[in-house]
Amino acid sequence: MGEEVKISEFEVNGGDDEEATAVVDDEDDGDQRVLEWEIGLPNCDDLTPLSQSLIPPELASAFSISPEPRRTALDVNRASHDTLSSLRSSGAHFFTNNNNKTNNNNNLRSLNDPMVVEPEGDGSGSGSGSESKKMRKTDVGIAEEADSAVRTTENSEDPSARTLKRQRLVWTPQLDKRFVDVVAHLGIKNAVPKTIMQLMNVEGLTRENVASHLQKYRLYLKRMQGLSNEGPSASDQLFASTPVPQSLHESGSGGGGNGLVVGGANGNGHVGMPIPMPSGAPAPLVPVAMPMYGHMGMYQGGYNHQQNGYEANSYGMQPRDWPGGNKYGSVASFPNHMDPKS
DNA sequence: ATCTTAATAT
DNA sequence: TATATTAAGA
Repeated sequence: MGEEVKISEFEVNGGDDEEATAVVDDEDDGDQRVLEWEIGLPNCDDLTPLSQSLIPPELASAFSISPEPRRTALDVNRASHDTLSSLRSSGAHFFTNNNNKTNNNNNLRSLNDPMVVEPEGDGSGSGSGSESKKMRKTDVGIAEEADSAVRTTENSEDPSARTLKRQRLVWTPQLDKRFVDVVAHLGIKNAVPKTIMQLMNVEGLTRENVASHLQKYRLYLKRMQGLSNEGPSASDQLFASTPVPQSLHESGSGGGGNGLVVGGANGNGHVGMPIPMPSGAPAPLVPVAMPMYGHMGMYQGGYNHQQNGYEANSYGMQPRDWPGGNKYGSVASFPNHMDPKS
């Protein structure tokens, strides 16, 4: 007990987006546990529904075959677990952030939109009892989510509980890619935590999560700029002017009605839209995968995300379209509208 | 009100 | 190490 497996949507080829995988790790008394849910596993919808008999009724009756027992979520889960094992030995990836220097990359891609990041339902806590998270939708037109996907296990805690303490979110390459894509598409100017969070449309993601990551990400970009051409090993080709379609311009509020729906996270239908990408712009897309912002080292060698047609290779992100210069060190001067004063 | 940054905590 | 949390300034 204790192992929870989650399944995500799986598309054999149709997806233009990819990913899924999130890890939540628990850490309260010092012990750490890592839960991972696999990606790329067929979803019940894609596979023959286990809830249905594989044998046509007529046939069944003709041969006096007794109907199979109902499949419960647990069964499904178990079944997927098996599949998992297969995939594992098959080469599907897995990560843990331990001393795993040598990383791999995989080509298996799938899944579409609504990613889910779940908090561990554990309440061992001292104090702290009030936490209100308010989901407010701004003009971005984000679809409302509510379903927290199936958490199948013996544990049945209401996922809707926003009162739970979220565990450390692990920015998996998939999640990160999502993040990067969104940031790229927003343009540095609009890439602020709230918006990013909304566009990412990842359930469970908080503004804090994004803010924190963003901070690190910027740090990383800055570092990259500094090294733009020098390096011990020589592998800096990080130059690629990414026009970043700044078609996303909202004046703070009051717009209303743009076509920026990332996808319906509502438990159904497949939302199949990677990123908002307004207008059929060339989509400079900033695919890419970098060694997680820390330092070069995590995914050394670089793994490639290969999206449906986008080669994820040259890093295509250059913070160079700042409104007034390019320097972040102390509040990039904004066009100045909202007065910082009260 | 939210963002940004640095410092610090887990 | 990665991520969270907080404080202070804008």
